[in-house]
Amino acid sequence: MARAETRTGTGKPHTELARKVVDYVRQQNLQEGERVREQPLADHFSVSRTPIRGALALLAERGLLRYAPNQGYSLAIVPETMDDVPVDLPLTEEERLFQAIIRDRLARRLNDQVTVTEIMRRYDAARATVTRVLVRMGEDGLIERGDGQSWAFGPTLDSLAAMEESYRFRELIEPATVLEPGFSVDAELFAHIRRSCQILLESDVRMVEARRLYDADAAFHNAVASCCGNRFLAQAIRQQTTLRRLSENTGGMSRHRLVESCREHLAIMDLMEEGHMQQAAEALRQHIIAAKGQRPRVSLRGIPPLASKR
Amino acid sequence: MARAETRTGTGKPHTELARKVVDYVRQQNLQEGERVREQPLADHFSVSRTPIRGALALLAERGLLRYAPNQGYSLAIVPETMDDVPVDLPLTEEERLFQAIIRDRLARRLNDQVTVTEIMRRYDAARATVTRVLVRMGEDGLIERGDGQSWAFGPTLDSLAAMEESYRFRELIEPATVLEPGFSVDAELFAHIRRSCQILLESDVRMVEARRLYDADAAFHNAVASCCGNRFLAQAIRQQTTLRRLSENTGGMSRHRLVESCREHLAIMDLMEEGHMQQAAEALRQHIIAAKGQRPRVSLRGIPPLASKR
DNA sequence: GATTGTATTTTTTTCTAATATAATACGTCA
DNA sequence: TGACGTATTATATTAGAAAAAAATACAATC
Repeated sequence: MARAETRTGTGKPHTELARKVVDYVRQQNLQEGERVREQPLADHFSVSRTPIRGALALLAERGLLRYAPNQGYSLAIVPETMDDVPVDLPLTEEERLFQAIIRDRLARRLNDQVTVTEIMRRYDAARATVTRVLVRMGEDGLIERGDGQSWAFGPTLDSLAAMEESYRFRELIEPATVLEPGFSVDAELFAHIRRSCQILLESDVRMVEARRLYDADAAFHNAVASCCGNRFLAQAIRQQTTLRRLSENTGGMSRHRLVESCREHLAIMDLMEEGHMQQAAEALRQHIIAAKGQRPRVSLRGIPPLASKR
Repeated sequence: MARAETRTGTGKPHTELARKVVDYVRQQNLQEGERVREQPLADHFSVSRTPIRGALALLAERGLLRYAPNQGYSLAIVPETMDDVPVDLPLTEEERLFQAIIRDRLARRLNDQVTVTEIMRRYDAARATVTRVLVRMGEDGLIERGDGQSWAFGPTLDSLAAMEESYRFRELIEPATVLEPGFSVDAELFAHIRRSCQILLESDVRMVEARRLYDADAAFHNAVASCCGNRFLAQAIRQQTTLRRLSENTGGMSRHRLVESCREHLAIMDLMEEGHMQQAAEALRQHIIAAKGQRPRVSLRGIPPLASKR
């Protein structure tokens, strides 16, 4: 049979980095006109200046940054407008495939086990791209390489029932984090989170991009994870956060709930900073339970399971 | 500069599978002369018969199996002798590299960030092998691909201090497993574990291969994980077990403690099967705490930190 | 009728050179 | 002097053909 080894993967490698740069710059709360220096960015992403320059050039093209010869880049727009521009950054081929696979798996359109070639054909992607995506999914614990030439989806994306278990798991570990002996508040980090929370609360909920609301939530939970002295607890929490980001693309939280969340985040951070750990832990537990209760229960009935292959 | 792209990776691909087959056959408690069929093995590993035949042929060469034309393979030796033979199976190049990297990282002979080429040169391995190993480590959460061309070690292998945190993490999640609503004992699985425990207890401790003792321990903890209804809890526990296997190669448990462990495993399984979940959970907690206490505290003093690169 | 043996097809891996990307070093401008 | 600009070097990725391995199909044997 003929080969379908086409489509050479990524659409400009700097795109990915550019997206990260935008996030980073946003966090810095720069004002219009302020300079964006190369080396600090390079350091932050542990990367050389070369790819950073690529990313910055891309952002300048998009009108986010202004460029002056021998002076480098500076912020061209007011930070508030930022939300609109970065969406123009095209998804890399890799990202596209990643999301497509997750979507199809959640909808039961993909079997428990898949092969690289199968994916290649189904999504018309290059072999290398597919491999890369599967490997990345492996890192996130979504899929595992089987013994032969098959890759087996982990339980994670099996069903929305998994969500229930995810919440139970978090209910167990997140409050425990706060009570760990090594737990200590990272004031600077908390200040950041606080600021984004407040910005969100001040703006009109219906105008805010859904992703931004979600990011704020994720940032909070990851921040708590970072503060705990136990790296395994932290890692487990982060994994859950990532997972949530992936699956809630499908049927997300209600905006109202996410805003409510922000308020709770602020309250919990207050408790932590005042040293009331026991209370903070309990509040965190309630926070997670509340999220579970509010989660819209999307049914998968109606989506036919994929006919088994053999 | 000249290239060092030599050493073409794996030494016979069936070796890995052969090892697994040995483990599987051992679990089956076959007697000398009993037939070892191909298709069931293939099904168990979700693989076609082709690689299974390769593995079996290898084991026949090693004298573990007997081969008769048109009748296939059968067990050639008494199960007790099995421990001695499989060690002859050479490690794949990949395995060798995997362990070498872990060893060196634990001993602080590798920086936080490494590049593929760096590893290639240091260990005289082929580029493809290195990539494969790093990817595998990524799946186990040991390393992450950085933004540029560097790979960054996660906190996991940072130090033996991580072990402390690992125990705390397990102390938190393993007992919780037992109390999950979905928890239900897998009788068949437990029977297996029981059997291996008893075999170990009956034999002379000093004669048993260290790895076998460790495997028994791992099997127990993984079994408990499988019985709980929560896949994330289960996944977290398994990850810890894997991690333990990797790092305790360096400074393992005392044999005495591992044997003691076996007794506790049996007791805990009793409690579970009798439905005394609360007690089982507590016993499990104590079991983990005991292990923590007994762990030999190997110091890393004396091993010089690697001079920083730049 | 279930298992093993063998042939065929499909898929994955390996190898090589070429190309693309990233790191580094050093020069130049405010 | 600290930032950006540019050239050079090192490293990683790609692509396409050959080789290896695995999956599949079916024949042969007990």
